[in-house]
Amino acid sequence: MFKPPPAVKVSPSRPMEPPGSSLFNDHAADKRERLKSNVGYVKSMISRATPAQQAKNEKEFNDVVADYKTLRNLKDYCVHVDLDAFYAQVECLREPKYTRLPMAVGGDSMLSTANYPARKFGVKSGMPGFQAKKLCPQLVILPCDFKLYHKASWSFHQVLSKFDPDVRMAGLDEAYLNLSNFVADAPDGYSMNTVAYDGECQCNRPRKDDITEDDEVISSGDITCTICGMAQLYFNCTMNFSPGIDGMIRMLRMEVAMRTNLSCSAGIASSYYLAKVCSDINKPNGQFILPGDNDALDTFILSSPLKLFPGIGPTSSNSLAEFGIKTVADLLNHKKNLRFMVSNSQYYLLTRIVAGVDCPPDETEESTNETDNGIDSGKTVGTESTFTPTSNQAELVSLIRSFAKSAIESAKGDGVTSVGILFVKVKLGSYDVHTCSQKFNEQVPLTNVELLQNVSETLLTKFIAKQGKKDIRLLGVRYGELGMAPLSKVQTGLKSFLNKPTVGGRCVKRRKLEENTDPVTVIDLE
DNA sequence: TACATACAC
DNA sequence: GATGGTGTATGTA
Repeated sequence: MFKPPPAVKVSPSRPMEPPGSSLFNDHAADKRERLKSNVGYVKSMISRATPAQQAKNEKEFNDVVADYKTLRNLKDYCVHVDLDAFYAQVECLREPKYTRLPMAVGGDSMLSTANYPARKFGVKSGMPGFQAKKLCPQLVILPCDFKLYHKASWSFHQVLSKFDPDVRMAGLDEAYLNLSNFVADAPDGYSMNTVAYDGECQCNRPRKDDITEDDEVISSGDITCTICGMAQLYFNCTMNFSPGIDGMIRMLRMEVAMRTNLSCSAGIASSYYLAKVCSDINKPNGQFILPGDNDALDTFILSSPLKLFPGIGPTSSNSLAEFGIKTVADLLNHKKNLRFMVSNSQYYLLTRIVAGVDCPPDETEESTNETDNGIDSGKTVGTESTFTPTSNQAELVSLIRSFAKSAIESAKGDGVTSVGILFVKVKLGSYDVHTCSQKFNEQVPLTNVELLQNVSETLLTKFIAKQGKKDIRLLGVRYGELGMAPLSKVQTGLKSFLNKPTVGGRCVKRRKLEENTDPVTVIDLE
């Protein structure tokens, strides 16, 4: 294992960025070493590749990309909508003072999200809270309140489903819509009566800055906000939206703003995949349209860094960077060696990125892996938890038994009645992760708590016996090959949320004022 | 089948 | 001083 040489004290003041020797950093360093060594190995392979091989690779790449490009549907309007700094924004509705102060949601060990004032300090989601506090000592960290976020998400979904009844939520704060059929039917555009806000008070949306030259302010005034007690200016106005997709999406975002008091960003493109990339570009409170035009697509894609594309995470991104590949354009310069550098599935992901198309639709549309006997082999459900590292076996056994139990409870909540396989996950103090599993000869009913606990314990003790006495910092239990209760019992009617396909209820073809409709938030803050 | 790695949110 | 939890997909042997 790589160990840095002992630090030498040269100056009385600490250097700004101590590399910090810790098990976590050691683990990260190990990982970097492994990555580099693998890259070195691949480079040596490439140096021995024959020109014929490389020519073949290049042809394959071109053919696959050309093939994928035939799947471009340039006329489609795929839309990705994403609430900005979602948890933080919702917390600001409850406690408006945080709109201007650096604040994050999460815990000391991990932040789920940070508001924009905090981001100015370099605070980011995924960062441990204690590190964020070093960057920004005045940072306020609030605990997650998922009940509240679910309420906000529900309101968000309600607005979106008026624009596309088949809207697909991807988590609480983002959604995909298809507006391909919508845009043409309003030659004069749309208009909407609303109230925009300004002033000290930050409780309400849309904001005055959201008003454009196309809009008309009917009247205005100032009051004291009943929520935060600060000065609030209001502008009764008619917002007018241009007839194309741009206006439609601005209208959608304004409707989200008035119904939830939350800002969101949107990306519009000819594929969902690209729409998702686009929604980040003008975040927060903005939108970006990638025109449905082959040249525009190619230009956009080629200039984009690979790490912006979903599926290219830190590992792939760093690995490719070692080969000198940072953007899609770089990728094209390495066509002939790509096959050596990435796995088969990554290869096809990369070719799809170049082509700018979505995954081909799933053959088994809308279906689970559920078989006739009600076993869903694909899904898993489990519980895991991190604690102060310990090697005390009695403690560990007690923990794994309690996790086995809570995983049962969580499975029950998902309508599971029996399990066919059990996984135990162990993370050592060194951050190395291991899993052990036990497949059962027949389905074990969730009522058999003792058995599932015993098996979990056995897997753990066997693992410890094999590894020797080491500190453990995380344990988890997960069940697979789930036997499901009959669907009618479980289905809580998510599908029934989808409303009628009316285009934005109150959003009508361009015509003048009705009366002022209430801009009241639909999020009930208690 | 059993385990490890990568990724999204 | 200290770096998350849940679930899916995929690679390898």
